[in-house]
Amino acid sequence: MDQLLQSVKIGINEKIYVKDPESSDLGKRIIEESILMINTMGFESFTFKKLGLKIGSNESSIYRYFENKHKLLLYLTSWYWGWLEYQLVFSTNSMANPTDKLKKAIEIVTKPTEEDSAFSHINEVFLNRIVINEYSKSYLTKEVDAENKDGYFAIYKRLVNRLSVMVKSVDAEYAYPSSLASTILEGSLHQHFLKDHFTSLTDCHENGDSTDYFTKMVFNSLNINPNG
Amino acid sequence: MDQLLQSVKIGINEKIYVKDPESSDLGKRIIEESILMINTMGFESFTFKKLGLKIGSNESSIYRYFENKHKLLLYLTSWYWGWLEYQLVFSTNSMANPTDKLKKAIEIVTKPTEEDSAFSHINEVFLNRIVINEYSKSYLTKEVDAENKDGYFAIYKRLVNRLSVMVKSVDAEYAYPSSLASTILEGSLHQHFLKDHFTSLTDCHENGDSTDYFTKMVFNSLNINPNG
DNA sequence: TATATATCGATAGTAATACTATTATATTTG
DNA sequence: CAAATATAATAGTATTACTATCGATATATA
Repeated sequence: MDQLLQSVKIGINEKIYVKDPESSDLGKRIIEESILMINTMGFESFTFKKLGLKIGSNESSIYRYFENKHKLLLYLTSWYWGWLEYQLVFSTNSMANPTDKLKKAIEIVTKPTEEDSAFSHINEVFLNRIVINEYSKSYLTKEVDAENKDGYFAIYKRLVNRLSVMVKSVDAEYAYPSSLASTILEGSLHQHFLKDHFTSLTDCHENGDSTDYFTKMVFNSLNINPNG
Repeated sequence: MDQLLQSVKIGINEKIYVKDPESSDLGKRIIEESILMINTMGFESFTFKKLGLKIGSNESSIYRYFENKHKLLLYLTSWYWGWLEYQLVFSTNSMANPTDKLKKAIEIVTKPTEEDSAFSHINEVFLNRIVINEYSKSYLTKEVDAENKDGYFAIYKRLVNRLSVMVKSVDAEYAYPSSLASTILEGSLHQHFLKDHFTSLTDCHENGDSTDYFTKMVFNSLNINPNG
């Protein structure tokens, strides 16, 4: 994941922002610092006023990029899922065996996040923390249906769908490929959260445990075709 | 679940409320109406001012029962988990066979909620909707560790633990009993949410699908001892 | 019955939030 | 250099999430 990604841009639904933050220096600083701030103070305490103060800019200037902080959260999490999707596709693209492919995919989406130097203004490790702690809040709203219609969750849905397709290609008879795919993604975030705050509710304490847990769950659920 | 529960009270951590809402008529109206309001308008739009207006009482009077709306949410969701726990224990208590017991437990926690006439001021169906849409917000906060220390999530943790124990008694060798238990509870809420808002991300569309999905997931993961 | 006490309602007030609007000043670009 | 664009500065608004105080009323107790 290094040189090759240098020129890749994660494509995000243009309705999410007023002005593309990738198009200016201020925009990039908004993204860079908002990740740090939301990670440290949490989404509730985070405000555009505080962000403006931090980046030496003005509250009203930030509103020219994002309508509100909810949209900014949608942008950040969409970016994260797009980035993860890229890694998933990149890593599994060349694999012929469906079982190996699914195994690799589960590994990609459940393992702890590592920094990616290709996007210098984005700290992927912190962004992953934000997704764990705040992603649910982006869709657990009264506006979810309208925003879904507008395609605000398109990348996430595409990612779940890719996993679902991989499940099906291992076992076309399995009755719950989409549920299993969504359980892996959402469940993985949840297990990481439990590891940090409710230790007694999880057995995933070491790096790799989560991957092992979900890999076994999936393959025990499927009738694996030995011919791949 | 009828006559017998008539005198049962769901015990909730006293630190969650200022004054026990079960101890007065106003308290019960606060609980009753807040469930209806949060269900219809969502937790973000819900305020004590609006609730006061609705129940013909005063904002400041509601503050005499709950410090803030976050605490009220903790109360409501704790009540829900306590209620579910009661049903779980009640229904599985007499069962000797661990497999049957676990199967029953999964059914209880994953099936759609039905009204319980034993608690006349609480609409369990709406409360279940609230848990699906808002529960995550009660722990995805910066205060989670402090509140966890104060026992605010005790009932939920006990419920996960009960499930975990049941998993272990079916297969003592299984490496992830707690993760599996927490996945069932959290995953079940998530699948119900997807059914309503992201249809393409789940295969659970009919009543009972969710139960079947999780039951199969669990028993495929366990080495079932035929001697029970 | 008198009195203490708890309960609730009414009103007022505060700091912060989540914006919107306007104008002024840089900076870029043609 | 002029025009267009981007950003900063300032001000202002409605709402939220409270806190504080006071008076009325109901209830318990002596």
